[in-house]
Amino acid sequence: MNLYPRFSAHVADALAALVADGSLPAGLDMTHVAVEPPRDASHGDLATNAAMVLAKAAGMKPRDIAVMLAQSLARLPDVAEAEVAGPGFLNLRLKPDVWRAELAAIAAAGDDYGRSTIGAGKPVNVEYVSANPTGPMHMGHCRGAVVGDALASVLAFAGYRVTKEYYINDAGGQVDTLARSAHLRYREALGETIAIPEGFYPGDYLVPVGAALAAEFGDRFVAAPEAAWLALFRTRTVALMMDRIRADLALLGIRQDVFFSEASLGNRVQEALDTLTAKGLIYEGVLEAPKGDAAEDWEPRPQTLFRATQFGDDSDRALKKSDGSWTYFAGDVAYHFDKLQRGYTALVDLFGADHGGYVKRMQAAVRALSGNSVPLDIKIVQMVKLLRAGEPVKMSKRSGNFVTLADVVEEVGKDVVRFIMLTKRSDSQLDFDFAKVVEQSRDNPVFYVQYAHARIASLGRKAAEAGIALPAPDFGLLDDTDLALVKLAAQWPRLVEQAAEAREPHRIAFYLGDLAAAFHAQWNMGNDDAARRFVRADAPALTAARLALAGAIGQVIRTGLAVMGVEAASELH
RNA sequence: GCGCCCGUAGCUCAGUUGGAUAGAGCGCGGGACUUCUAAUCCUGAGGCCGCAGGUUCGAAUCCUGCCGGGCGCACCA
Repeated sequence: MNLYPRFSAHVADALAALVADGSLPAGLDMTHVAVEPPRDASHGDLATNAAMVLAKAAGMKPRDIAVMLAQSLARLPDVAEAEVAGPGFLNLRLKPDVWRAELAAIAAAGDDYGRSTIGAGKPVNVEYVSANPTGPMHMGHCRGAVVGDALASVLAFAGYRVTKEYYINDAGGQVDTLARSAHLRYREALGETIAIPEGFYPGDYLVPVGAALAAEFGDRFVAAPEAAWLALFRTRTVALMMDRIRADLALLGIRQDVFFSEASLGNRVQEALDTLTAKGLIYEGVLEAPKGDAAEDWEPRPQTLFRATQFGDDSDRALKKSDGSWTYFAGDVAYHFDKLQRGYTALVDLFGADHGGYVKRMQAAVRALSGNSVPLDIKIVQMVKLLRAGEPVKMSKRSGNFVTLADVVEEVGKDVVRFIMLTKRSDSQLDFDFAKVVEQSRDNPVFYVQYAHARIASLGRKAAEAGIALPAPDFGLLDDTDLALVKLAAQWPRLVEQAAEAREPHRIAFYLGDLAAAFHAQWNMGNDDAARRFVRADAPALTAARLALAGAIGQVIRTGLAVMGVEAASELH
């Protein structure tokens, strides 16, 4: 068991013993008792708020409880000191051997250090990207793709059974437009000179699609009426675009498990609606006029509506358009109904910033369909501002002139893109400066972490070059300064669980930055004091121990990067 | 008008789900290269955590109301 859960259990046992011998009243609510590393290292290695949390219900002074708890915990063999501080904190200082043992545990666990079982194998669905299949991936999609993928990865590392999913919006009018645009390119491929009218997709990426269609069908549909080819071209073009998108995602190292087609829903939309109808949540009605600016052409129309307001939404939501066809929302309701039927215990969707207004209705739908038993967590992923040496990169979607994901990955590399996308909370805007992200300096977090790992990787080579014969490492040779690194590394398992529970993969990037900083600091101590160097020709045994220590730190960095989908570099150029 | 997100050092941002004296990078001042790569490190200054109330042992964190910024507001996807 990892360090922190182990001591949580010790604290719980000690409290239970105090209850058993009558020192504390029975029936106390222990749910808010926390055992954490204190912010300030001078307060020791672990702190618990138990005394303060329980004082009121127990009718006792916090410090009195803390003192009893301290006496109990001080008897544990791993505890060097238990001290009551402040308003009633109990600070524990652990014996150095605890950290030596943790270092051994890191080395023994290897890549699996930090892997958690809190997920208990529960099935979780993470839906991300879901870009419309009307063009290649551009930078607008990139952040959601990386954040979603890293989140899925953290959840898997924390013990959930994760399905990575992509919802293909292949059913609306825009896909017809795509098919018509592809038909133009198809004619072009067969030798016609074409003009692309307003409202069609103008991008060059449809040229190879047209060529593929020409190769498959010859001139059969050149002069044919639209009805003869539209459905066929739609299917073929979407399939080709999805190939392209999958290839783009592969450039980022992303491979999703399920690609769910909106068009494939068919009569399942009606089934979802029937389910809601059975719950009395569907009615024919007329919505109130929206209050915003977009109300000019509004007129009251009776529609099929879902009682989203019963589940926290601001308005009931239309499931059918005024012409009787399904709304996009209706399809999405059916899609989420399908996810629920597949038995997930939690759903996560990643939305772009412009879909913020869609969150409540989707959550309302899932609440209604699941009887409030399956949470739908929606993460809003904010925009990325592309910069080049501080200047905004101009792009216009209308002219088809946007920065594609493939271009960016080609320019700066997959690892840089992935790491940078995780250097901020996903719900706030992010600057991506082409110049800065490849800079080799302290203020480039990718470089900084990679550099720490490369330094660690260099130590083994250095020791070999110096001809030092390394005995088996004896961690007893490591002092408190050395062990400070272990304390930080020991927080990795906790961090994994927190990042998974909060669904915030960016925390890993920050943690790795901290860990790298601690290592760089340690490294530089060797400049002032040669005795602190990792490799010391005059002390092979100590060198062996320090190399094992550095190796463990490198191990945690490598594991953390792997969860982020980033490869650790052993050398930098 | 309504809803959602955000407001923390000059700038860009963290903040362990309510804990102790609010942290880091950049920038600014001072310092460390005869080196295990100084691509780094050490150190100093810099804060009414937007404002005002509330909840409690304890609030940057939760609640309410303002102020300021962003996004979204039938029948597009």
